[in-house]
Amino acid sequence: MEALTINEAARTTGWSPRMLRYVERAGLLELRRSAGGYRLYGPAQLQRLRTLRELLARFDLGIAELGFARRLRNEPALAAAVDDWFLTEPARPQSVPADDWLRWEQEKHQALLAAAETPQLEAA
Amino acid sequence: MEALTINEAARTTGWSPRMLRYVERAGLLELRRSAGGYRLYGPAQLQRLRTLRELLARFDLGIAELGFARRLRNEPALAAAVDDWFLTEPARPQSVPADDWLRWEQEKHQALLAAAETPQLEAA
DNA sequence: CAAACCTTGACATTTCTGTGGTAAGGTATG
DNA sequence: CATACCTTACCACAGAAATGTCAAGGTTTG
Repeated sequence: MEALTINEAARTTGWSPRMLRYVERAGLLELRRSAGGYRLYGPAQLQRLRTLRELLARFDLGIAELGFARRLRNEPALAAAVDDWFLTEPARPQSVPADDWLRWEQEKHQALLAAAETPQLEAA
Repeated sequence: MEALTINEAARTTGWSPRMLRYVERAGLLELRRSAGGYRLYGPAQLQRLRTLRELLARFDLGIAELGFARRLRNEPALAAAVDDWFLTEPARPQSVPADDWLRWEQEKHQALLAAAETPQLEAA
Protein backbone atom coordinates (compact mmCIF):
# COMPACT_ATOMS: atom_id res chain seq x y z
CA MET A 1 0.00 0.00 0.00
CA GLU A 2 1.50 3.25 -1.14
CA ALA A 3 -1.15 5.72 -0.04
CA LEU A 4 -3.39 5.88 3.00
CA THR A 5 -7.13 5.45 2.95
CA ILE A 6 -9.39 7.93 4.61
CA ASN A 7 -9.42 6.58 8.13
CA GLU A 8 -5.68 6.16 8.21
CA ALA A 9 -5.27 9.68 6.90
CA ALA A 10 -7.69 10.89 9.53
CA ARG A 11 -5.60 9.35 12.29
CA THR A 12 -2.37 10.89 11.10
CA THR A 13 -3.67 14.35 10.34
CA GLY A 14 -6.12 14.99 13.14
CA TRP A 15 -9.04 15.60 10.82
CA SER A 16 -12.09 13.38 11.12
CA PRO A 17 -12.96 11.26 8.10
CA ARG A 18 -16.08 13.33 7.76
CA MET A 19 -14.07 16.52 7.55
CA LEU A 20 -11.62 15.03 5.10
CA ARG A 21 -14.50 14.50 2.71
CA TYR A 22 -15.72 17.99 3.46
CA VAL A 23 -12.36 19.54 2.74
CA GLU A 24 -12.24 17.72 -0.56
CA ARG A 25 -15.74 18.84 -1.40
CA ALA A 26 -14.81 22.43 -0.64
CA GLY A 27 -12.23 22.24 -3.37
CA LEU A 28 -9.28 22.61 -1.05
CA LEU A 29 -7.73 19.25 -1.81
CA GLU A 30 -7.80 16.96 -4.76
CA LEU A 31 -7.20 13.28 -4.35
CA ARG A 32 -6.32 10.27 -6.33
CA ARG A 33 -8.83 7.45 -6.19
CA SER A 34 -8.30 3.72 -6.19
CA ALA A 35 -9.88 1.67 -8.95
CA GLY A 36 -12.81 1.01 -6.66
CA GLY A 37 -13.26 4.66 -5.76
CA TYR A 38 -11.40 4.82 -2.44
CA ARG A 39 -9.80 8.17 -1.67
CA LEU A 40 -6.02 7.82 -1.58
CA TYR A 41 -3.92 10.15 0.56
CA GLY A 42 -0.29 10.42 -0.41
CA PRO A 43 2.46 12.25 1.51
CA ALA A 44 1.75 15.48 -0.31
CA GLN A 45 -1.91 15.44 0.61
CA LEU A 46 -1.17 14.56 4.20
CA GLN A 47 1.27 17.41 4.48
CA ARG A 48 -1.21 19.75 2.91
CA LEU A 49 -3.86 18.75 5.40
CA ARG A 50 -1.55 19.44 8.29
CA THR A 51 -0.56 22.85 7.01
CA LEU A 52 -4.20 23.59 6.28
CA ARG A 53 -5.01 22.88 9.88
CA GLU A 54 -2.28 25.24 11.04
CA LEU A 55 -3.34 27.94 8.64
CA LEU A 56 -6.95 27.84 9.78
CA ALA A 57 -6.01 27.85 13.43
CA ARG A 58 -3.40 30.56 13.12
CA PHE A 59 -5.74 33.07 11.53
CA ASP A 60 -8.97 31.77 12.93
CA LEU A 61 -10.33 30.96 9.50
CA GLY A 62 -12.97 28.52 8.36
CA ILE A 63 -12.93 26.17 5.46
CA ALA A 64 -15.49 28.34 3.73
CA GLU A 65 -13.18 31.32 3.94
CA LEU A 66 -10.35 29.41 2.33
CA GLY A 67 -12.84 28.30 -0.28
CA PHE A 68 -13.51 31.94 -0.95
CA ALA A 69 -9.81 32.65 -1.24
CA ARG A 70 -9.74 29.86 -3.77
CA ARG A 71 -12.53 31.49 -5.71
CA LEU A 72 -10.62 34.74 -5.68
CA ARG A 73 -7.75 33.11 -7.47
CA ASN A 74 -9.82 31.03 -9.84
CA GLU A 75 -12.38 33.61 -10.89
CA PRO A 76 -10.66 36.63 -12.40
CA ALA A 77 -13.98 38.41 -12.72
CA LEU A 78 -14.60 38.04 -9.02
CA ALA A 79 -11.14 39.16 -8.08
CA ALA A 80 -11.41 42.15 -10.35
CA ALA A 81 -14.80 43.15 -9.02
CA VAL A 82 -13.71 42.86 -5.41
CA ASP A 83 -10.51 44.68 -6.09
CA ASP A 84 -12.43 47.36 -7.80
CA TRP A 85 -14.82 47.80 -4.97
CA PHE A 86 -12.08 48.23 -2.42
CA LEU A 87 -10.11 50.62 -4.58
CA THR A 88 -12.73 53.06 -5.74
CA GLU A 89 -13.32 55.89 -3.36
CA PRO A 90 -11.88 54.68 -0.10
CA ALA A 91 -15.17 55.91 1.25
CA ARG A 92 -13.16 56.98 4.19
CA PRO A 93 -14.24 60.54 4.99
CA GLN A 94 -11.80 61.19 7.77
CA SER A 95 -8.76 59.19 8.64
CA VAL A 96 -10.11 56.26 10.54
CA PRO A 97 -7.86 53.52 11.85
CA ALA A 98 -10.12 51.00 10.17
CA ASP A 99 -9.90 48.53 12.98
CA ASP A 100 -13.46 48.66 13.99
CA TRP A 101 -12.81 45.08 13.12
CA LEU A 102 -11.90 44.53 16.74
CA ARG A 103 -15.25 45.56 18.02
CA TRP A 104 -16.87 43.63 15.21
CA GLU A 105 -15.14 40.43 16.21
CA GLN A 106 -16.06 41.06 19.79
CA GLU A 107 -19.74 41.43 19.06
CA LYS A 108 -19.97 37.75 18.28
CA HIS A 109 -18.39 36.79 21.55
CA GLN A 110 -20.51 39.17 23.52
CA ALA A 111 -23.58 37.59 22.01
CA LEU A 112 -22.37 34.20 23.07
CA LEU A 113 -21.50 35.28 26.57
CA ALA A 114 -24.80 37.03 26.95
CA ALA A 115 -26.58 33.88 25.86
CA ALA A 116 -24.63 31.87 28.39
CA GLU A 117 -25.59 34.14 31.23
CA THR A 118 -29.26 34.28 30.38
CA PRO A 119 -30.64 30.83 31.25
CA GLN A 120 -31.94 31.64 34.70
CA LEU A 121 -33.95 34.62 33.46
CA GLU A 122 -36.81 32.33 32.58
CA ALA A 123 -37.45 31.78 36.24
CA ALA A 124 -38.08 35.46 36.89
CA MET B 1 -28.45 69.33 5.02
CA GLU B 2 -25.55 68.06 2.96
CA ALA B 3 -25.52 64.38 3.86
CA LEU B 4 -28.28 61.88 4.50
CA THR B 5 -29.05 60.28 7.82
CA ILE B 6 -29.45 56.57 8.12
CA ASN B 7 -33.12 56.22 7.27
CA GLU B 8 -32.84 58.44 4.26
CA ALA B 9 -29.81 56.52 3.12
CA ALA B 10 -31.72 53.30 3.64
CA ARG B 11 -34.49 54.47 1.38
CA THR B 12 -32.19 55.45 -1.45
CA THR B 13 -29.91 52.44 -1.33
CA GLY B 14 -32.26 49.60 -0.64
CA TRP B 15 -30.47 48.51 2.49
CA SER B 16 -32.36 48.45 5.76
CA PRO B 17 -31.14 50.78 8.50
CA ARG B 18 -30.19 47.73 10.46
CA MET B 19 -28.02 46.46 7.65
CA LEU B 20 -26.42 49.83 7.15
CA ARG B 21 -25.16 49.65 10.68
CA TYR B 22 -24.12 46.06 10.11
CA VAL B 23 -22.16 46.95 6.99
CA GLU B 24 -20.37 49.68 8.86
CA ARG B 25 -19.60 47.37 11.73
CA ALA B 26 -18.18 44.84 9.31
CA GLY B 27 -15.61 47.39 8.29
CA LEU B 28 -16.90 47.73 4.76
CA LEU B 29 -17.84 51.38 5.00
CA GLU B 30 -16.62 54.25 7.08
CA LEU B 31 -18.83 57.19 7.82
CA ARG B 32 -18.65 60.71 9.00
CA ARG B 33 -20.64 61.45 12.12
CA SER B 34 -22.53 64.54 13.08
CA ALA B 35 -21.60 66.36 16.26
CA GLY B 36 -24.29 64.42 18.03
CA GLY B 37 -23.15 61.08 16.68
CA TYR B 38 -25.55 60.63 13.77
CA ARG B 39 -24.16 58.66 10.85
CA LEU B 40 -23.85 60.84 7.77
CA TYR B 41 -24.07 59.33 4.30
CA GLY B 42 -22.54 61.39 1.51
CA PRO B 43 -22.76 60.69 -2.23
CA ALA B 44 -19.63 58.57 -2.15
CA GLN B 45 -20.98 56.36 0.61
CA LEU B 46 -24.33 55.98 -1.10
CA GLN B 47 -22.67 54.95 -4.32
CA ARG B 48 -20.50 52.51 -2.49
CA LEU B 49 -23.51 50.93 -0.86
CA ARG B 50 -25.21 50.45 -4.19
CA THR B 51 -22.18 48.86 -5.80
CA LEU B 52 -21.73 46.70 -2.73
CA ARG B 53 -25.20 45.38 -3.18
CA GLU B 54 -24.50 44.53 -6.81
CA LEU B 55 -21.20 42.90 -5.99
CA LEU B 56 -22.73 40.65 -3.37
CA ALA B 57 -25.61 39.65 -5.58
CA ARG B 58 -23.55 39.10 -8.68
CA PHE B 59 -21.17 36.66 -7.07
CA ASP B 60 -23.42 35.37 -4.37
CA LEU B 61 -21.16 36.66 -1.63
CA GLY B 62 -21.87 37.51 1.95
CA ILE B 63 -20.80 40.48 3.94
CA ALA B 64 -18.56 38.22 5.95
CA GLU B 65 -16.81 37.10 2.80
CA LEU B 66 -16.10 40.64 1.77
CA GLY B 67 -14.84 41.19 5.27
CA PHE B 68 -12.43 38.37 4.67
CA ALA B 69 -11.34 39.91 1.40
CA ARG B 70 -10.70 43.03 3.40
CA ARG B 71 -8.58 41.09 5.84
CA LEU B 72 -6.61 39.65 2.97
CA ARG B 73 -5.61 43.08 1.86
CA ASN B 74 -4.98 44.48 5.30
CA GLU B 75 -3.06 41.61 6.82
CA PRO B 76 0.01 40.87 4.77
CA ALA B 77 0.81 37.91 6.97
CA LEU B 78 -2.55 36.39 6.24
CA ALA B 79 -2.32 37.00 2.53
CA ALA B 80 1.14 35.53 2.44
CA ALA B 81 0.14 32.45 4.37
CA VAL B 82 -2.90 31.81 2.22
CA ASP B 83 -0.95 32.42 -0.93
CA ASP B 84 1.67 30.08 0.28
CA TRP B 85 -0.78 27.36 1.00
CA PHE B 86 -2.29 27.51 -2.43
CA LEU B 87 1.04 27.64 -4.18
CA THR B 88 2.95 24.87 -2.49
CA GLU B 89 2.31 21.48 -3.97
CA PRO B 90 -0.81 21.86 -6.01
CA ALA B 91 -1.81 18.65 -4.26
CA ARG B 92 -3.45 17.83 -7.51
CA PRO B 93 -2.47 14.27 -8.31
CA GLN B 94 -4.07 14.09 -11.72
CA SER B 95 -5.30 16.93 -13.85
CA VAL B 96 -8.65 17.78 -12.39
CA PRO B 97 -10.77 20.64 -13.73
CA ALA B 98 -11.11 21.94 -10.20
CA ASP B 99 -14.71 22.84 -10.60
CA ASP B 100 -16.09 20.41 -8.13
CA TRP B 101 -17.21 23.75 -6.90
CA LEU B 102 -20.36 23.28 -8.92
CA ARG B 103 -21.45 20.19 -7.09
CA TRP B 104 -20.35 21.82 -3.87
CA GLU B 105 -22.61 24.79 -4.36
CA GLN B 106 -25.44 22.49 -5.26
CA GLU B 107 -25.18 20.47 -2.08
CA LYS B 108 -26.50 23.37 -0.07
CA HIS B 109 -29.54 23.68 -2.25
CA GLN B 110 -30.21 20.00 -2.21
CA ALA B 111 -30.12 20.04 1.55
CA LEU B 112 -32.67 22.82 1.61
CA LEU B 113 -34.96 21.09 -0.84
CA ALA B 114 -34.69 17.86 1.07
CA ALA B 115 -35.59 19.66 4.28
CA ALA B 116 -38.57 21.24 2.59
CA GLU B 117 -39.89 17.89 1.44
CA THR B 118 -39.44 16.13 4.74
CA PRO B 119 -42.06 17.62 7.11
CA GLN B 120 -44.68 14.94 6.73
CA LEU B 121 -42.27 12.17 7.64
CA GLU B 122 -42.97 12.72 11.30
CA ALA B 123 -46.41 11.27 10.82
CA ALA B 124 -45.05 7.89 9.74
C1' DC C 1 -39.62 72.44 23.79
C1' DA C 2 -42.02 68.78 21.36
C1' DA C 3 -42.18 65.70 17.49
C1' DA C 4 -39.38 63.05 14.66
C1' DC C 5 -35.19 60.89 14.08
C1' DC C 6 -30.80 58.78 15.72
C1' DT C 7 -27.78 55.82 18.96
C1' DT C 8 -26.38 51.64 21.21
C1' DG C 9 -27.68 47.25 23.18
C1' DA C 10 -30.29 43.11 23.67
C1' DC C 11 -33.22 39.45 22.02
C1' DA C 12 -35.45 36.52 18.20
C1' DT C 13 -35.67 34.26 13.79
C1' DT C 14 -33.99 32.28 9.64
C1' DT C 15 -30.48 30.36 6.88
C1' DC C 16 -26.03 28.50 6.25
C1' DT C 17 -21.74 26.26 7.93
C1' DG C 18 -19.29 22.78 10.23
C1' DT C 19 -19.63 18.40 12.14
C1' DG C 20 -21.26 14.10 13.65
C1' DG C 21 -24.09 10.12 12.81
C1' DT C 22 -26.40 6.20 10.19
C1' DA C 23 -28.00 3.39 6.34
C1' DA C 24 -27.47 0.80 2.03
C1' DG C 25 -24.35 -0.93 -0.74
C1' DG C 26 -19.61 -1.62 -3.02
C1' DT C 27 -14.26 -2.90 -2.28
C1' DA C 28 -10.19 -5.25 -0.21
C1' DT C 29 -7.94 -8.89 1.52
C1' DG C 30 -6.60 -12.51 4.95
C1' DC D 1 -16.04 -15.54 1.09
C1' DA D 2 -16.34 -13.10 5.41
C1' DT D 3 -14.75 -9.22 7.88
C1' DA D 4 -13.32 -4.73 7.79
C1' DC D 5 -13.12 -0.59 5.40
C1' DC D 6 -14.84 2.71 1.87
C1' DT D 7 -18.58 5.31 -0.82
C1' DT D 8 -22.50 8.34 -1.34
C1' DA D 9 -26.80 10.14 0.54
C1' DC D 10 -29.56 11.76 4.12
C1' DC D 11 -30.82 13.39 8.94
C1' DA D 12 -29.52 16.16 12.94
C1' DC D 13 -27.71 19.84 15.51
C1' DA D 14 -24.84 23.49 17.48
C1' DG D 15 -22.80 27.83 16.16
C1' DA D 16 -22.35 31.82 13.08
C1' DA D 17 -24.24 35.14 9.73
C1' DA D 18 -27.91 38.10 8.33
C1' DT D 19 -31.88 40.58 9.70
C1' DG D 20 -35.80 42.34 12.27
C1' DT D 21 -37.56 44.63 16.29
C1' DC D 22 -37.91 46.83 20.66
C1' DA D 23 -36.30 49.71 24.67
C1' DA D 24 -34.04 53.56 26.93
C1' DG D 25 -32.07 57.54 26.07
C1' DG D 26 -29.73 61.44 23.30
C1' DT D 27 -30.14 64.90 18.92
C1' DT D 28 -32.39 67.97 15.53
C1' DT D 29 -35.03 71.38 14.25
C1' DG D 30 -39.43 73.71 13.18
